Amino acid sequence: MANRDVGNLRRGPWLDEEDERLTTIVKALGDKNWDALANESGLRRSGKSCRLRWMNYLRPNLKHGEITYEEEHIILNLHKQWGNKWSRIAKRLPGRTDNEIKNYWRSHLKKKTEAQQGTRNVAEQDLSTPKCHRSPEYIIGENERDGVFGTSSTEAPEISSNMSAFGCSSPYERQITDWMSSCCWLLHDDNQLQTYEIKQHEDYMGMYPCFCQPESKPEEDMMHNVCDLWSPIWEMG
DNA sequence: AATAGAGCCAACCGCCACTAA
DNA sequence: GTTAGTGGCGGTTGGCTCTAT
Repeated sequence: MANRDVGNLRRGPWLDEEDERLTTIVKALGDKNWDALANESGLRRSGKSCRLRWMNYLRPNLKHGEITYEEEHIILNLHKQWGNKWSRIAKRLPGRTDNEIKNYWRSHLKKKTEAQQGTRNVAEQDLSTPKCHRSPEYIIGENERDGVFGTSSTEAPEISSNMSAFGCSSPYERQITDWMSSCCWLLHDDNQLQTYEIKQHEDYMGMYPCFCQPESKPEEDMMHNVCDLWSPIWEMG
């Protein structure tokens, strides 16, 4: 415990002067040992408060703008897999803080997903069953699978009961298609149901999803957006 | 123009895990 | 093994802003 008069500590919104002082002291001493840093700074703030201010507002390379469409879909996807693991989700969104994502979820996405949950079953009944395209390119080794999904039960996503609807047999394909079905559901937002296929991509463990009709070729920029959206999942493990 | 309610977000709180002594 | 100090995380709160009436 730092030897400070807790009752004398300032609380509430930070002033510009305090921000400047904190920034200066962090640049000088580094962003460790926050209690000592708070003492050294002369700020009447707790180390914890200093750390929070730095992490959520002052830290370099933070994004302060609106959450983008792609970021929103990453949040939706990862929250579906991990639940309220905000810091973990934030690690997949460079420049965003766990607090920001948490607030965004509560104010923008929670109601939306709850509403979608109610209509999901109805919408899924209207989805034409996508084909699971098989080719030698989809055959990957055990190590590669582990690299994508992880091998522990905590890392692996739930396997849904509707896997047979996709005509896939291997566990790897089942997991892929299960995630894909989740993504299809997310796309219901603008009332444009889309099917998908899985294609080879050298940057993403040999595979990536395409939001397109299975037999059509997606636009190049669409492919990039999809890769960005799914990159956190490819990096899991 | 005034007011109430809703929404948003920065900041705080309490708990837990980790580490060093 | 125990304890104190610290950092990190998720939940909650309070105040400000916006919108509808």
